[in-house]
Order: sequence, then structure tokens, then C-alpha cells
Amino acid sequence: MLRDESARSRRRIPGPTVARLPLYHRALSVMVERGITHVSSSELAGVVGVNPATLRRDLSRFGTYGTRGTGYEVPHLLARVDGALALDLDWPVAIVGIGNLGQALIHSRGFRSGGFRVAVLADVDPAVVGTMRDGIVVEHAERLPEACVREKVRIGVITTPASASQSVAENLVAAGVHSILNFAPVVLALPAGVTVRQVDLAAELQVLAFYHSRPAGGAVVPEAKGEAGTATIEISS
Amino acid sequence: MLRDESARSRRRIPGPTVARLPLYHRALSVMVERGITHVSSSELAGVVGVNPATLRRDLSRFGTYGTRGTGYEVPHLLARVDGALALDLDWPVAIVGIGNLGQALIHSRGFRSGGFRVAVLADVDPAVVGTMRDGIVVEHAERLPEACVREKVRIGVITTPASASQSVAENLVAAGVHSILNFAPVVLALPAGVTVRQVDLAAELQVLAFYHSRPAGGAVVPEAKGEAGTATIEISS
DNA sequence: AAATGTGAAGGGATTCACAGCG
DNA sequence: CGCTGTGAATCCCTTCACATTT
Repeated sequence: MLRDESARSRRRIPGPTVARLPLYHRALSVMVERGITHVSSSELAGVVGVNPATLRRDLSRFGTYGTRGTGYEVPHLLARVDGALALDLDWPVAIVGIGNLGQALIHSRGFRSGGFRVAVLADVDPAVVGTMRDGIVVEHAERLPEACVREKVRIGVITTPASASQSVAENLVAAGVHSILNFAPVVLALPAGVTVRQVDLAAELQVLAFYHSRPAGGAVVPEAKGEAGTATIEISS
Repeated sequence: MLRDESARSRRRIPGPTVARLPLYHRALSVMVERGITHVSSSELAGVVGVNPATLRRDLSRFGTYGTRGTGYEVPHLLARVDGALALDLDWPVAIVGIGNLGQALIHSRGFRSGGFRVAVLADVDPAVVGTMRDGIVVEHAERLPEACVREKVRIGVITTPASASQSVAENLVAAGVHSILNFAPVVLALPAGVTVRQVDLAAELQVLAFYHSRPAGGAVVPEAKGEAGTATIEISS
């Protein structure tokens, strides 16, 4: 039993643990919808595809939410994971670059769940600037800083061509945005304190090609202890 | 000096190394375009944002390509990385789900570089099936297996809604595709031997929210040894 | 009896630091 | 002299295994 829970919840959380929280969150959401009130670590871990011990340790970093001999109460655990991810807060997002990818994100369910909310859209194409997308007028990228300040944007998403991404990122940072999701295949150079997550679609394909061309090489066909029927999952590792 | 290079090149390559190869590849491509003939590990590592020792060890897993006291010859190294990623081969790709995201991928540069080539498109929407995208007729998802076999597809990309993704994945596997890039927020259950890479856009946002709400917590503001001016990069870890 | 939470072990990847080579 | 390639150290995460709790 832990005396000072705030001390625990302030400990540093490993990156891999953070990356798994959204998976737990989604699995728990599905369970709530289905009326499942209760899970063991083995069950939840099975759904997400991780080791039960890993799941228990992940959760234990935020406090002790389970009951020995019984497992976890689904709605309660979901609320805790939700809180850990801060999805109960309002997260206005700016999307810069209204091409196919930008529009896909605008309409994606994930970008409108939790506290996420598309608040600012921007582009440089005169044919797009001034038009509406999902009830929001597309601003010219030049006015991005004002718009972000006005809407209190805290997360910026870059879906522009590679050539524009560095300058867009700098504008976002100038507007006080220090969390950036970058889809342009560019390593952004930004001041310390800015968190960048890079999603590189071409790189994902290339990694698949690598493993495909080396069937015996990489982490393929681990042939794990009796766990046939499970795919080799290579998730961002 | 290594006697049997094939022995070395057959060693298992760590996942993180594989994930960095595309970054090296892109940086080297840019250098070739700019006419740069030569790099040291420090220079290339700086561009990509990794430690020079990490870069040297990564490359050394495929053989020894550098010259001591001098560095690496850019075109030669690029050719080697290109070969390691098997980008010199033909990679016909199937994209299932022709929504905004699917179309973004069809037109994305990364999906038409290297040996990648969109060979099959499929969807279930009657308004889309039979129409053309980029010179290719969209097939009905029911005919996906035949089309994949016909076009010798080896990589499948799933950009359908979550509800359809498992069944689409099974169809791809039935057609002999055993490398899948899945954008649906679902943990696919597939036979061993199938490699799945998961790209989860909502999860990326949630991870950003996590770090944003814990400025002192995670890996934010590492305040590393005099390395100001560099962003905290959280890439798929 | 069953399942959590965690000390300890184990396994990898990163980074240091330097021998070796051009 | 400068830079690569790599043994060794370090760090971090995963997993085992079990004491603990309900």
C-alpha cells in the first residue's frame, strides 16, 4: 500500500509505457460499451497483445487500481487511464496543410475523441484558404500564429509538403505550441522543450520491405512458446 | 576486416536499427541531390538526430562501408542502405479503403519511391468501386484476393474503418500477402509469419497530450549536456 | 483460490571510449 | 591526425516468479 500516491504518480513514466496507454484506453472503452465490468490483467493484455506482467507494471506506475484475486474494475480503470492521458481536458488542435491527409485527419474519429477538437485549419493554397472544412474556415498559413493564440491551440499537426514543414513548425512554436505531430518526412530542428512526434508513412513501408526481403532475419516468425495463431507485430520498436 | 561478409549480413538486425535505416536513406538521398560526396558519422548522425556511435554500429551490422580518418562516401553508402532495405526490388502494394487517407497515400511521394508501386485498389462503396484513381480501377473488396494474386502484391495497406479491418486483413493473407500496414485502430489477429505494422493516428495525439500535461514528468526538457536548440523528439518509442 | 504488485533476473540497445587504420 | 569499427559499460525495459492481499 502506498502512503503518498502523488509521489508515485510524479515518477518518470517510460516511453514504451506511455505508448501503450492509448491501447489500454481503447480496449477498455470497447469493454465498457459491451457492458463488461471486470477484467484480469491476462485478459486485457491478451486483447492488446502484450505480456500480462508488462500490463500490470504499466498500470502500477500510476498507482494501484486492481483488486488481488479479482482483477480490475473496467469503468474505474478506464477513468484512471483517461486521466493519465489527460483526455478529460480540452485539447484544441491546429492542422496545417489541407491536402488529402489533412482532410483525413479532420474527419477521423480519433481526432475528435477524448478532449481533441480541431480548432484551427491553415494552408497556403488560394483555392483552399477561406473555404470551410467541418465548420471551420481555413486560414492562410501566414496568420497561423494569431489563430493558434486566439484558439489556445496546444497541439499542432503538420501535413504539409516536406519543404514547408520546418517553417510551419517554427510558426507553431512562435505561437506557443510546443507539441507537434509531424507527417512531413523531415527531422525538425526546434528549441528544447518542444515535443515532436514523427509519423513517417514511407518509412513504415520501407521497414515492411526490409522484413519481407529477410524472412529468416528480423523478428519474423518468433515461433513463441505455443502461441501459434498470433501475428508478428512490429509496432514502432 | 571481415572474412565472410555474408555471415555478417545474415545476422539478426535489431528492430530499432531497421527503423532508422529509412532515415539514413532519406538523408543520404538529399545529400546526393546536393552533390555532397562525403560524410562523417557525426555529420550524418546530426542530420538524422541520433548518436554518432549508434549510426556507426547500425551501419556496421551490414558490413564496413566507411574509411577510417575520412568517413563515408555518400553515393556508395546510399546504394548499400538502398540494398539493405531492398528498395531496388519491385514492391507492388495494395491499398484497401479509398477514403481520404487511402487517397492521401495513393498520391504520396513515399508510396511511389523506391520500388513501391500502387498496384491494387479496393473498397466496398458502390460509388467508388469501378472508378479510377491514378490510372488504376478500384476493385470491389470481394475480389481483393484475385487482384492481389494477379498483381503479385506483397504488401497490403489497410485504410478502412476499424470494423472492416480484421476481415480485410484475412483476405490479404489468404491472397498470400504477409506484410501489412494497418491504419485501423485494431489489434489484428493473424497467423504467425505475417508482419503487421500498426500506425495509430489517435494514439499519437494521445501521447502528445500525455507529455504536454506532464511537463516535468516524461522525457520532456531533458536539458541535456549543453545541447540546447534541439527538440525533444519522441519517435515511436 | 485467484490475481495483483513488485523485487530481482535477464535481455537488448545505446553510448562511451579507444584501438586500429587510412 | 581524424574517424571508423567495436569491446565493454551502462542504461532501460521486459519478463519471471512469488509474496501479498482479497
